[in-house]
Amino acid sequence: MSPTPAERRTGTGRYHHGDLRAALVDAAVDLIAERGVRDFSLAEVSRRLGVSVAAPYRHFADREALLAAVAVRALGIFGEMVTRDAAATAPPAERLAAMARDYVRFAAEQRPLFDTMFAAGIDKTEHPEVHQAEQPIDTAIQSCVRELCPDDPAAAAALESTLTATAHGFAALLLDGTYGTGPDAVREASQQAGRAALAIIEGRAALVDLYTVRSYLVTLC
Amino acid sequence: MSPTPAERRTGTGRYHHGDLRAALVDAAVDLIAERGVRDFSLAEVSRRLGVSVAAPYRHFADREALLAAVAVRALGIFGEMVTRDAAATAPPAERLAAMARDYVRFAAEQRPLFDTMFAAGIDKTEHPEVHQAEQPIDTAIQSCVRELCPDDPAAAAALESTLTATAHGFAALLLDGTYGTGPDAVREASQQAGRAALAIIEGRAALVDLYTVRSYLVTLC
DNA sequence: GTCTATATCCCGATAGAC
DNA sequence: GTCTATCGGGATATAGAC
Repeated sequence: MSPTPAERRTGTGRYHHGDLRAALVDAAVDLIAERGVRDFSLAEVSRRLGVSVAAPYRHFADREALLAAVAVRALGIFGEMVTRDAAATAPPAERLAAMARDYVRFAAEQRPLFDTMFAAGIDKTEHPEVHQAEQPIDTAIQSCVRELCPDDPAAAAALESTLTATAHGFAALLLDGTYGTGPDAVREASQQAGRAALAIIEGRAALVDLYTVRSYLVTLC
Repeated sequence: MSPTPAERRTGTGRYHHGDLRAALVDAAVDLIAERGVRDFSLAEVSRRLGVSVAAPYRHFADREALLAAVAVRALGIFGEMVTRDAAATAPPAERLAAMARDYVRFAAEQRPLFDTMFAAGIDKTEHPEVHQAEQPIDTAIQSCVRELCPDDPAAAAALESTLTATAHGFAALLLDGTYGTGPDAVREASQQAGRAALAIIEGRAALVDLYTVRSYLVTLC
């Protein structure tokens, strides 16, 4: 984009980056992909870019801030995948099942990114950008759920959180090794997550208790 | 238990523990409870016990091995809670809902232990004790599920993994801050998890696809 | 404003003395 | 079985070159 090169050497042998911030995020993604979030370090990222260990602190307050930037990028990729399935021309229940399968598959196929989103210990209170980046995914699920519960916002909310929790649970336990390792485990967990979504939709009447239903009916009067 | 004191000083000013291994696990639990798994360190545990940083390596291969021992203890406590509800005299669906609520509540109220079990990055391949310690919980859930699917092992297995994944998902997202913080968020997530269990049980017919059902019927012939 | 150089502190892990 | 000593690495903070 910019006319300045991404990296150039000055006469004194020092390096200058046209956009060190973006380069740091790129390098962080690569490093996390190679070694996992747990072994991610600012020092190693700096080393790979040929800058000093202090340089990143001009662009990110601390290690967690750079991780948050990676999480935002990861959520963008994740959201694109989910949104694609949410826009398909199929019954809402089928679309939700497809999203559940994708959720689990993404966790397995893009584990470093998934870990950065959920297992890196990022405090979303201190990094609202991350929470903000989750919005498109929430919206995609909501639009499907609302087709199933057109007249009951409380039921729609309960259904949404349950579907999300179930997909997330299958993904987390898969990465934890509960279903074993290898492609078979991924396929199995992904299929189960899809069927679980259908089962929850089928039994969704049990998601809202009588008190909630009654208080909703009261608000209608 | 042992007649030797837990700690004694020799004439040379050195310390000896009657059971340093157990003392390390105790101190690790305390430290994790105070600062979280992320800030757990062998050095700090050693300091608190008044031993050198090298001493723990006589009892644990590395930091992760001590964490695994803590995870085993945590799973024992967790399992006791779940087993209590599984043995109650109530319909199986109600017992499973109660276990789901407990699962989420335990995650919130004993977060340090829960994190040690699931968010400490322990490789269960290298630490089979941890996997072994999960057995009682699996068994408790299975005994309830089997009452609901007495004649269909495949359906029982699908129901079990779905219920576990959903409870785990609610717990993980609660700790991630998705439902906010504070006692209200915990109560809300826990109730939702209970209702989700009931909804899954209600819609469980969708958990097993036609192919699976047919192949099961074939084995009966 | 961006980066270098440097210094401090903490951690994990190992080698060898006792 | 525990100690002392030590090595390598990483996080954080500051002073100063450009």
